[in-house]
Formats: sequence, structure tokens, C-alpha cells
Amino acid sequence: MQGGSGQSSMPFPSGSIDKTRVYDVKPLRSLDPVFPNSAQAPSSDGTCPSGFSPFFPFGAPQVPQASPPRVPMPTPIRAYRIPEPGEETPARASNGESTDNQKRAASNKSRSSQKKAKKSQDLQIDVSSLIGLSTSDREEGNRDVVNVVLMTFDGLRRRLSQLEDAKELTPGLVKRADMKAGNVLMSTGIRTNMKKRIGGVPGVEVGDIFYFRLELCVVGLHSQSMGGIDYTTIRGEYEDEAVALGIVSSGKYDDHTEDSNILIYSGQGGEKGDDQKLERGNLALDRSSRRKNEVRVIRGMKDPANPNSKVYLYDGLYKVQDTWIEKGKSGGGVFKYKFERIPGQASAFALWKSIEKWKAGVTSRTGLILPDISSGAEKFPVSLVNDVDGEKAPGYFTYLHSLRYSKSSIVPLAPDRCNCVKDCVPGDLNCSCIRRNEGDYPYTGNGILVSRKPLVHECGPLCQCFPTCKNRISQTGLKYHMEVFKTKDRGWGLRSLDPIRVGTFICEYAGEVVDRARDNDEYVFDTTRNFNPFKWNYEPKLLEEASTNDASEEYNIPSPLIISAKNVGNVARFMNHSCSPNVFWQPVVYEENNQSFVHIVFFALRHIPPLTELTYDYGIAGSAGSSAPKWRRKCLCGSSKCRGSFG
DNA sequence: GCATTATCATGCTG
DNA sequence: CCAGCATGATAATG
Repeated sequence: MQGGSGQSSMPFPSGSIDKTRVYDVKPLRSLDPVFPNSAQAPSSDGTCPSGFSPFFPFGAPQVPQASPPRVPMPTPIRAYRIPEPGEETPARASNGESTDNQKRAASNKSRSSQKKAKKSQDLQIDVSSLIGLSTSDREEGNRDVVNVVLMTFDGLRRRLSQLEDAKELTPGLVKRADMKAGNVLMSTGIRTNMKKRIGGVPGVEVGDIFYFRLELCVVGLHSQSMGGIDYTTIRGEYEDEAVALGIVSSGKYDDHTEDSNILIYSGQGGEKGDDQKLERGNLALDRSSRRKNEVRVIRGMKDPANPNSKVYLYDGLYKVQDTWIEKGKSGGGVFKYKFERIPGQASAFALWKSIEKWKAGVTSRTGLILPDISSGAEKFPVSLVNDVDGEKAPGYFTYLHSLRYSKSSIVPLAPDRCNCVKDCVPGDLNCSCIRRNEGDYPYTGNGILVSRKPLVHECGPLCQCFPTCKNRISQTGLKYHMEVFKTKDRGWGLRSLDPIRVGTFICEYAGEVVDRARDNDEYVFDTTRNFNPFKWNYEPKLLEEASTNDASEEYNIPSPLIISAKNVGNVARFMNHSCSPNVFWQPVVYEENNQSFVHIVFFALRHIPPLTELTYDYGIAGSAGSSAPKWRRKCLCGSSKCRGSFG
């Protein structure tokens, strides 16, 4: 049974698969990708707006219909933009081709997706205005929409996680805040890219990272919450056609190869030694292979910071170049698919592999000046790199990882400490530190900040709890391998060699506490500046049970705090400004030397892929009493929301 | 239209 | 560290 004969559209009649023979996949001409000369051809990145001339990812438009089929052929995939019922479909209509099937699929789709939402329809309308999502945003996303959906997901997830942590230990309780948050978002329509499409998903970029499978669902990158193969079925005139959309490779089945552009993926099914069947996802991958369709590839990676959790890396588009059958470990036949990466995409998985080698010292990297500019002051080395120009080092400073109070008029707060034994326990209102946090433990079990707050109260050295207590996150030092690097046009900058999960502690702003910043001092953190307000916490209206009276994100700092990192400081002094930053600051207070001081602590605003520059909002001085500094500068952050200047 | 099914998830226990 | 378990959500399938 050869698949390459080109005669049959079913190369594997069920039940008569010859597992010993390598599966020959000469391309079937009649199954080559067919994109009609219409405005609805999918573009490779999905950004082609309807009404504009289509982009043909395979070069010139192909005319495979030239060779007439002798057997009933499946209807070629016309377009993945399934029209809404009642929506005009000018290109197709003028071709005189039936769209009944697509319309049927579309109406099925919208019905089934709204089925669950029906009971909370009121909420859905309320919620979409709340979050600012339109119906078309749900259908097709963009960078901002994807970001809003992800922020909403994790805000709710963190809050639910916090509530779970505070509950009594009950044997039956399974902590799955991710599923609950995902379910709420799916059922209230806080999701995007519901329209299935081959190729890239608008708003998701190659190299983007995710920490839960449900995040992939809500942004429409991979709609299966567990399944590794995302596919759909096209209703054809004569028969239905399965098409693969994407895969998640968890690495469980030795899928990774030496060549970063190649991935060997195993089919699904065949659990207890049975042969896998050419159906569902397996069939879809086979079809996509013949059609040479693009398939999204998401690679499940070990999280370097947390061995228990996984990072999902979007590695862009691949094509299935070869498929065959192997004998699996349990004896049954297993489908194998050889994925080959489409050239010209941003480096993602390959970059991760390079970083692993740098960290292990296997390969030296270009531009490395110093392995550790902290000279051992930090737990992890802070490398110094310049692959842009000849500058050898930033100006001299002394490395210090916390605050120094010199000639400051800061009035320390009254000290307070808890008497907990071992670790402070979430939900324990006998703990005075938890009480000062309005009864909420500020961090989740794995140390992630739950909400921005007026002030976070951490345990201090004189608290009776163990130093391992989770309520000391900002005092535990760097968690990542950071790197100071020379940017193209903004001096030195800061980035991480490890992926950073939203809400994780990055570092505090170390330096000397001063009464007033000197005019020429560019290394200043000043809490009196005006900062762009932004929403990071969960939306209390989303879920009654997650609500609380105090969800304020306004900072409440007892007295103005100005820190200069010109002479002494840590990695934070290298972080540049951006008007759409990926890091934010949070005031944190704890006791030291019988006094309590406020610290400025940085947390990840969103997931940050490795080697992405870390930035925060420097704020703007001047409006409320304090005079504008002499060094206010033109902003080069490049964001679409850029305010033009900062400082 | 509704229930069933398959699935490279998670978190936790042993 | 890993195997195994319980609880699951999604969308295709029947």
C-alpha cells in the first residue's frame, strides 16, 4: 500500500496497514496547497487584512487544477477565513462556488462555542466591555488583544491560586487554578483567534512563551487543552478533509533532534501496544504533509527556574516533510512525522539551545566581556556582553544588592514582626504579616506576586518564621542568569538568559537613598514621578468568588523615596525605560535593624522570553511640585504607545 | 443537538 | 526522580 501512487485519497484503508514498509510520501499534485485568487487566502503570518491582495507563501499562485482528477477529489482548502452567517463573501460568490459547507461549518462553530456561554450571556456582554474586547477581537486577534487576554488569564489564575492556597487542607481538593481561569475566560468570551487558520496566528510571535496549555487555548494558538495535535475538518463537496493546524511537542517521546530545524513527532493513540490508526490527528498530519501545509510547532521545554513546570515555546511554522511507521516501545505501530522548519523565521528553539550551551560553558559566545560583573555578589553570575561596538564596560560603580541610607531624611516605619513557627501559612490570620497584607498572602506557592498593591508587607530578619518563608521573595536574590548588554541605540541594557514568568520577582532597585537627585544623575529611581497607570490585577467582576474589597493598584508609599544608583547599585540600574514595558515596580516593606524600610522591587509584567530586553516605566517628573530634571530625554522605546520622552 | 471520546495536563502522593 | 492517580477542558466524533 503505497501512498505515493496519487490514485487514492485514502492511502491507508483502515485495517490493512503494512507497518513494515516505509511510508512513501511523494507529493500528490492534486493535493498541493490551493489558494484561490481571492482576498481570503491566508497569509503566512495571518495579518493580511481581507480586501487586500493575497500573499502567496509558496511563490506564484499555483494552478494544480490543471491535472483533472480521475477520482472524486476532496474540495481544496479554499480559505481559512470562515465567513460569518450573513457576511458578504464577494470573491467566492463571484467564482460561483458553493459556500454552503463553509457556512454550515461556521454556524456550527458559533453555536457550539456559545453553548457554554449561554448560561452566562449577560456576563459575557458585561465582560467584553469590561476588558475592551470586541466580537471581531474574539474572531481574530492582534498583539494588544492577545496581551489583554493573557493578562486577564493569569491575573485570575493567580488570584484563584491565592484563594486555593488559603484554604484548609482537604484531601479531595485539586489545585487547578489554571483550568478554572481558562474555563471562565472561554465561557465569557475573553479569548481571541477563535477563527481557525492554517499558519501563523495574529498577535502571537515566534519566540513567544507560555506557561499553561490553557494559555495556548485562549489566544487561539492551539485549541486542544491536552491533545498534542490541533486540527480541524474541512467539509468538502465529496468528502471531508482533515487538516493539521499545530502540534505541541512535549519532548516526552524523544522528539528533539540535533538539528534545531527538525522535529520528529509521534502520532497519537495506540496506547496498550495497539497499532496507531490513521485517523484524527494522525490523519490530519498526513493530509497536511501531502498538501505541504504549514503547521504551527510549539515545543514544550523544561523551565530552568522551576523543574516542576514547563514552558511552551512557539517555534513558528514547519512543514511535514516525511512520515513513516515505527515499532513503538510497547510493540504497536507508531506514526512518525518529520517536521522541517520553514526558513526565514525568527530564531526561537535554536536560540534556546544556544543559550543552554552558553550557560553550560560548552560554547563561548561572541562579545562576552565579563562572566560576572557582580563579582560573586549575586547567586547567579551577571554576564557583560557587547556585540554592537567597541565599548568595553559601563562606567565604574560599586555592586551592591540592596539599599544604603546615607544622609537621608527618610523616616523609618515602626517595626513589626510575626511569631509564626516554620513558614507563614497562607490563610493564617494569626500571622501579623499576613494581616498587614489585608489577610491575603501576597505570593503564590511558587513565589509569584498575586496582585499589585499599595504596599506589600514581607517578613523580615526578626520574624520568627524560617528564612525559607515564601513571604520574603524580594530578599532572596536573583533567580535568573541576568546579562548586561550593549543596545544598539540606548546604551547598556538588561536582559535575562532564562525565560521569566509573569509575576516573578526580578530584582530590587539597589542604591543610595538620597533626599534629592542631582541634576546630572541618570541612575535615579524617584517615587514622586508620574507613572503611566496600568491594570495588572485580576478583574474582580469576572468571578464573584475571586472578588475582594481592596483590589487597588495605586501605590501608597509612606514617604517619597529617591534612590541613586550612580555610584552603588545592582543590575536594576541598567534597565532602560519603555512606554510599554515588560517589568513593573512594587513598593515592598520589611523590617531591618529594628526599623522598617520601603524597597522598590521589580516584577515581570508579562512572560518574557530569554534575551528580551527588560524595561520599566521611568515615569515623568515635573507636574506635581517637583521640577523637571535637566536630563529629560527623547524616548527610543519604539512602542506604539510611546509618550515621546521620559525622565 | 447532546453525550461520548481521546488527549504529549497539572498537581500531588507514594 | 518518576510512576501513578484524580480531576479535568476542549473540540471532534457519533
